[in-house]
Parts: sequence; C-alpha cells; structure tokens
Amino acid sequence: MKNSIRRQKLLHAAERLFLCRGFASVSTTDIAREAGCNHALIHYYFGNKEDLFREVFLEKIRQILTTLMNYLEIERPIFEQTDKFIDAYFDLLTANPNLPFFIINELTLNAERRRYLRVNFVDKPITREVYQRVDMMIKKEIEQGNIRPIEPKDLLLDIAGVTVFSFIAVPAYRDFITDDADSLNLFLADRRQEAKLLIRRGLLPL
Amino acid sequence: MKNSIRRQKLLHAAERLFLCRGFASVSTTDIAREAGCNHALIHYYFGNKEDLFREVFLEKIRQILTTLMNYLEIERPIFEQTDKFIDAYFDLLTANPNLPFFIINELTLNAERRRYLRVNFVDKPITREVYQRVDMMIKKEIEQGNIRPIEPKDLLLDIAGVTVFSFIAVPAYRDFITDDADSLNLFLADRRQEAKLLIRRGLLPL
DNA sequence: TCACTTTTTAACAAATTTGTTAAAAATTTT
DNA sequence: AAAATTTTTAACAAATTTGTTAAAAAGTGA
Repeated sequence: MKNSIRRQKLLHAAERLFLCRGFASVSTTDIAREAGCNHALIHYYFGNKEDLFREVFLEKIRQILTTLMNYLEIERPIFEQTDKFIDAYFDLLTANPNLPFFIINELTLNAERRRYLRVNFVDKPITREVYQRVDMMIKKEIEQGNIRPIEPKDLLLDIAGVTVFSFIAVPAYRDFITDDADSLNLFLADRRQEAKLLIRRGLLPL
Repeated sequence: MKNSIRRQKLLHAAERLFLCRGFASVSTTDIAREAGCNHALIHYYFGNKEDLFREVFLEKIRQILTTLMNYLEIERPIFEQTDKFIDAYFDLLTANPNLPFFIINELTLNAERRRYLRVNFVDKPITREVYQRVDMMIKKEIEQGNIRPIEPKDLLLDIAGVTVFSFIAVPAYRDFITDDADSLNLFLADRRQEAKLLIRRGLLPL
C-alpha cells in the first residue's frame, strides 16, 4: 500500500499543485482530478489533506537538503566551494522556481501549529550535518586568514538570501521587461555571477 | 463613502488578517467579524474580496516604497547609505515580520492574473524614482573607484536578499533554539551587522 | 416632522470543500 | 472458481464560502 502506484500518482499531483498554488488554494478534488481518480482515495491513502501535504512537504525539504549537501566537499578551496554552492542553489531553483513561495508559505502559515505538534519542518540530522560541514570548511580558512571570521549560519543565510531572492524577484522583474524568456535567463545568469562575486568579496579579510 | 469609518475599519481588519494568513485562508466573514460588522458590507464598500485585497496590497507596497525611499539621500557617502538602507529594511521588517510572506504570496500566486489584467503590483513611478536615486548614488562612487562597478538592480537585490531572508529564516531558526524573544532579537541584531558588513565588503573594488 | 439618501443587516442561494460510507470493481489467495 | 482482501468509486452530509437582495436602521436636509 505504501508503494501503490496510485499513491505515487497522488503524491506527484499533490506536489505539482501545492508548489504552484499553496496548501489553501488546492482542494483534494483538484489533486484527485490531476491524479485521475476519486478524491476519496486521498483519505484512503493519507487520512486527510493535511497529512498528504505534510508528506509532500517533508519529502521536498529532504530532497533539497540532500542535493545541496552533495555540493559540500570539505577539501576544496573555500571560494570554489561557495561558487559551487551558489550554482547548486541556482540550478535547484531554476528547476523549481516556486520553491521559495512553497517553503515560506508553510514556514509562515503553520509556524504555530508545527510548534504545537512538535513537528519540525527540517530534518535535524541533515541540517546539523550541513552546518558542521560548513563549519569545518571555513574554520581553517579563517585560521589561515583567507577569509574574515564568520559563523556558518551567517554564511549559509547570506548565500541563501542573495540566490533565493533573485528568484523571488522574478515576477516583479517581469513587470518591467518585455516578457521574453531570453531576457529572463539573462537576468538570472547575471544574478548568478553577481551572487558569486558578492560572496567572494564579502568574505575577504580586510 | 471613500472615507467612511467602517470602510477604514474593514481595511485595517483585512490588512491584519491578510498579512497573517494570506488571501486564500481569510474569508470575508472573518474580516467582517474582525471589523465588527456584517460581511455584506465588504461587498457594499469594495465589490468583492479580491478588490478589497488589491486595495490593501497596493497601499502596503506604496507604504514600503515610500518609507524606503526616504532613506536614500544622494549626498551622503555610499557606505553610510547602504548601512542606513539596511537599517531601514530591518526596522520595517521588525514592525511587519510577515511582509515577505505576504508579498511573495501575491507575487507568485497572482502573477498570471495580474499580467492578464495588466495590473502591476508595483507603483512604477516610485520604483523608477528609487532606481534612479540609487543609480546616481553609485555612479560617482564607481567613477571615483570607491566601489566596484555594479548595477542598481543588483545592489538593491543584494541588500533586499540578505535582509529579507534573515526574517524568512526566523521560523526555521526557531526550530533550533529554545524559544525566547531575547535569543531571537540577538539573532536579528547579528544578522543586521552581518548584512552591513557583507554589503560593504562585497562592494569594495579589488 | 417627513421625505430622501446612505449605511447596515438578516436571510437566502449557489457553489465548493472536506470527509464518510457503503458498495462496486479489481486483485490476490486458497 | 470461490472466497477473501484490497482498491476505487458514487452518493451523501455537514460546514464553509462568496455573493445577492430586500428590508431595516441610521442619518440628512428641507
């Protein structure tokens, strides 16, 4: 039952729709239609809409963290690392442009509920792993005076901020340009370069 | 009628609720209850839920842009400017922590509808004004070799990214710490410093 | 005060949403 | 093939949501 093909179809449909429109704007009937079945099946397989959403959400987060973590190889020089990490972010977001919306939505809307249920949206072991890798990566670079002192959380948030925000800004950017894909791709390619440059220079010691 | 006290109450109630929960999760009945009246009044004053939302949204955006623009005085030295601008962002977001959620939500969900209706969410004159001020601000600094070449849009997005993302990360950060206000304030104060530093150094010429 | 206008509500309608249930259909086991 | 089990659906129910409308209530000017 856990591996049922219909169950998988429902998960995919749900992921697609939740990512586009968010939890509240997608009905179980929508999802069932997309998966080609009756909406009662959602309750059969997942109990209710919320539990289905939770499953989709946690899996997506896990996916992201795993993908990003694979880009962190401790041995390489720091600026090669930050560049690669920014590339990883940009590629991930190019493939899933609505990810920021999806995550921020859940983070904001269900913050209290999650806290009450003691369900953390993040997979702590993976997050800790990411954190520790970054910590090891920058520690020696700081000691050697290659970069200024900085905490892992700040480096991670700085990189996430400049990259994610480039994608968040896309709809606003569209208001200003004639709407063609080329110009958008150019914009994102520019932003990618700028992000790398900003982080590289922003880390330099004085 | 445009200045009716009830109309104002409805606008405030709508703003409060939409900011907390987003368009889809707030019903007209919720808003009316919050404003202490019958939900038919919403249709009387605003036509429908969407038009009410649009009014709330546009006003909020206008507010933000105006606030931020007041921080841009062309004559002051560039790094004083960036610091002040980051402060402005942090203060704004401290007062309205759900603003990123609110705006990203609308940007993402209604992108197509807005485009179709040719309703831009941004007030173009104000945005252009901001853009031009920044342009003037950095142009001479670049010529004088005080900062590296950078486009206004990149500077604006870099600053917005590192600041806004600090607030977006708050709910996730909460999952890791014992939940007390002091530690959160400390986190945000740290992020404010880090943002200023990153932008300062990230702009330096090599 | 009285006619007139504006504001507000109660009652209703249509559509949608989540969830249940009993039974049909399909699949597996014996 | 018959029995047992699993998967799927149709039909239904309760709650909610947006919006309409007719009339009540409040306010205004003559």
